[in-house]
Amino acid sequence: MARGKREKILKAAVKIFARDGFFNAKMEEIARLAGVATGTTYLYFENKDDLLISIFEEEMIPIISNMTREINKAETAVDKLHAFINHHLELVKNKPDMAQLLEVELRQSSKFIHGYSGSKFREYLNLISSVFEEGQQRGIFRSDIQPTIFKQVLFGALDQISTNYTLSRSKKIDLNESAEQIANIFLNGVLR
Amino acid sequence: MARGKREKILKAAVKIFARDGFFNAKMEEIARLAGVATGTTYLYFENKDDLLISIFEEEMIPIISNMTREINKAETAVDKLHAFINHHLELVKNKPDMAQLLEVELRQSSKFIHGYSGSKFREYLNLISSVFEEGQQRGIFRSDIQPTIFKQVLFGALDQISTNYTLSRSKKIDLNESAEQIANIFLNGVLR
Amino acid sequence: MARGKREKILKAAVKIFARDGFFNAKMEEIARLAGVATGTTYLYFENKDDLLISIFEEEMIPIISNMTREINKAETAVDKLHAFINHHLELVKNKPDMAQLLEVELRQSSKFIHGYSGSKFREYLNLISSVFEEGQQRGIFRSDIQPTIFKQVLFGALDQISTNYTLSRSKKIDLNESAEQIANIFLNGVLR
Amino acid sequence: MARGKREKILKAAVKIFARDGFFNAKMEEIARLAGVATGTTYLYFENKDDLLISIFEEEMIPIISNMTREINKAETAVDKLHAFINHHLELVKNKPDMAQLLEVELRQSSKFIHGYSGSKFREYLNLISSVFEEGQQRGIFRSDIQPTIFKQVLFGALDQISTNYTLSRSKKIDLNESAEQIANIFLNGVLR
DNA sequence: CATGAATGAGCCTTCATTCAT
DNA sequence: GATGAATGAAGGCTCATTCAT
Repeated sequence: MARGKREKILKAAVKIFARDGFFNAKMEEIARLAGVATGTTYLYFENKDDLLISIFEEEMIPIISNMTREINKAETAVDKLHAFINHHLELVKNKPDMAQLLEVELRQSSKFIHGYSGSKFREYLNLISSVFEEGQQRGIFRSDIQPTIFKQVLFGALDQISTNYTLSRSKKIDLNESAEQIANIFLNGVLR
Repeated sequence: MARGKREKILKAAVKIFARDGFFNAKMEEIARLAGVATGTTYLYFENKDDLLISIFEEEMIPIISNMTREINKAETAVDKLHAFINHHLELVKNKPDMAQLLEVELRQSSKFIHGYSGSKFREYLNLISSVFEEGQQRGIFRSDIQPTIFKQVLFGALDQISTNYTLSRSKKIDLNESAEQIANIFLNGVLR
Repeated sequence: MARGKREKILKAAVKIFARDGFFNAKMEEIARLAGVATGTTYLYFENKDDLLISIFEEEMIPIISNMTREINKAETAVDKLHAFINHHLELVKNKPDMAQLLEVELRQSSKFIHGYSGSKFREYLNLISSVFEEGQQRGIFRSDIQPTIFKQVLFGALDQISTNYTLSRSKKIDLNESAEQIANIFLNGVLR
Repeated sequence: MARGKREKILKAAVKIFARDGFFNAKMEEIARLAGVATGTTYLYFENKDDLLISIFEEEMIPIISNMTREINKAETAVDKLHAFINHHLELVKNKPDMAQLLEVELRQSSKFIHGYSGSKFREYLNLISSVFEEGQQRGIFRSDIQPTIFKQVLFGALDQISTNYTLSRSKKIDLNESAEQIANIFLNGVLR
């Protein structure tokens, strides 16, 4: 049952951090939402910082592997880029709390939380550059564009769209439409 | 010289907020850096939140007007987009503290700081969409792309690049090169 | 082997209390050193206070009986006093943890640990006064000195010497020499 | 008025530490007794540890200088020893809280409070050895007794007597009588 | 008896904000 | 307006103790 409790705390932390922000979040409330006592959180996580970092590191694992699976389902680099874009925004829709954290807190934290450099986040970004490099090698994407820049540019674009979506109370924004447009711009932008 | 004091506090806050983050920043240290007493900050700003919001609202004014001027120097919508990209990254290089705030803190704040919706930030973003709409009207840019999405996508891309630049201790990243590539991708992506 | 477990906890507590002090000592660490579970300590001792008091009460039993035996080996009151002094400092050398507790924690405790008045400690002190009274009755020691004061004065002297010894990292202090000097001072001080 | 506030906190801390012991003492209560807010204590002292150490270091200053004056009033080494004994026990009577701290907390602290070695306490002890050495040089006290041991032995004796006095609720103990007896024993013990 | 995960009361410390000077 | 000492609410974290297994 230990696993279950750790998981509960993690999930609760995602929710509270997303709702209140890391600094406004209270350990006590995370514990309450998780259905455990305050002290219990400290049996599973060193401290508040560790809790946040653990979220990034652990919640990213299935996200990365799911994304990898989605990408591999596609044949061409073009379809793979499409897949990344679609699946990323899908994620934003289905796991808004987690998306929120990635968007907002990761930036805060990467600088202020003791020595956290966001290894899993880099891994996620590298999924983009890998697909892009593959496309370049197959002569589909222009070779004058650096994959390192491309991954940031695409992620940044997606991130801004999803931040906007997440922060808008009324979810009237059509993320599918956004996905289309982003894919449209970027593929036109990088195709030979 | 009240104006001068207010300005000093504002500048100091930009530095401290950028260096420590909004939540870690201490009012006392901002006051010290500004060369005033702690209480003096409260003569010019309601509270810590207001100080941050004032930064956004007031520091954005010259930024927006400068950017507008730069854009207007250019003739075509294409050149104007170029100008925006170049000038934005120039800003990141010259006012890294302010850029840092826009990147990181604005996101935090828009949600957690009492009712701030970032009007000046929206104004800044709208510079992009205005240029884009102009290009569409002149038949230069594709009409199937929504200006509202485009502005976010471009800003997000620039923002991610600059976040990366700001956070990397060793400023080995060539922002001019990045500007080139971004312009390259986006113009190819949206030109008819 | 319940006795064995209780004894192990007691011994572990002596070590940890001596090393960290009563308030800094953690029940969990005592349990770990004793090789039992945390909860087990509560099967043998009411609480942390009781554990400390039990140490005093139970560890003092052999100490008192040994001391009594040593004293009784001697014939004269003078030799008995000598024996007490020597044996006490011997104890400090051989059981530094226990000595530490007597010196430091007992004082704390007598006031702050619920209603503990240190009966065994009084018993130990009374070994001194008994010897002294015996010497007075035999006309060896001056009669104008109150045994109750004498016992405190001698114990205090020994205690200060041993505190000093215990706290000095480098055990360069020669306790035998100290014993000589103390005996010298006190016997000269009280002999008729 | 700052000095006054610092002094108030110091005095309050002496009382509370003496009454409850260092570890049981609550900063909030010290503040309340001092008539200031909790946070105010931290304007004058780094933390709880620093507060305790400051007490030792600062409260000992007048104690040492007063004791020095008392000693210097006496002519002979014998009278000076008498003076030390009397004045020390006088102090115990007049400043029982401070005495309590010296007796109980100093021992605890010297080991557990970060790197505090009790310089002022050593200074106090050295008053004894100085007098004793003077007596040895004048040929009044035996030369086979080490001043370093003597100072501990005398202090330990006094301390035990005063601990006993402090802890006994009903102050029926006559400290003057005790002073007489101690002086009696020690002078007889060390005179040539 | 034994375990050790879980509990939650308690406390030190911080820092935005106030206000007497 | 300006000061900065004072305030005190708030929260992260600890650890003695409990109790379901």
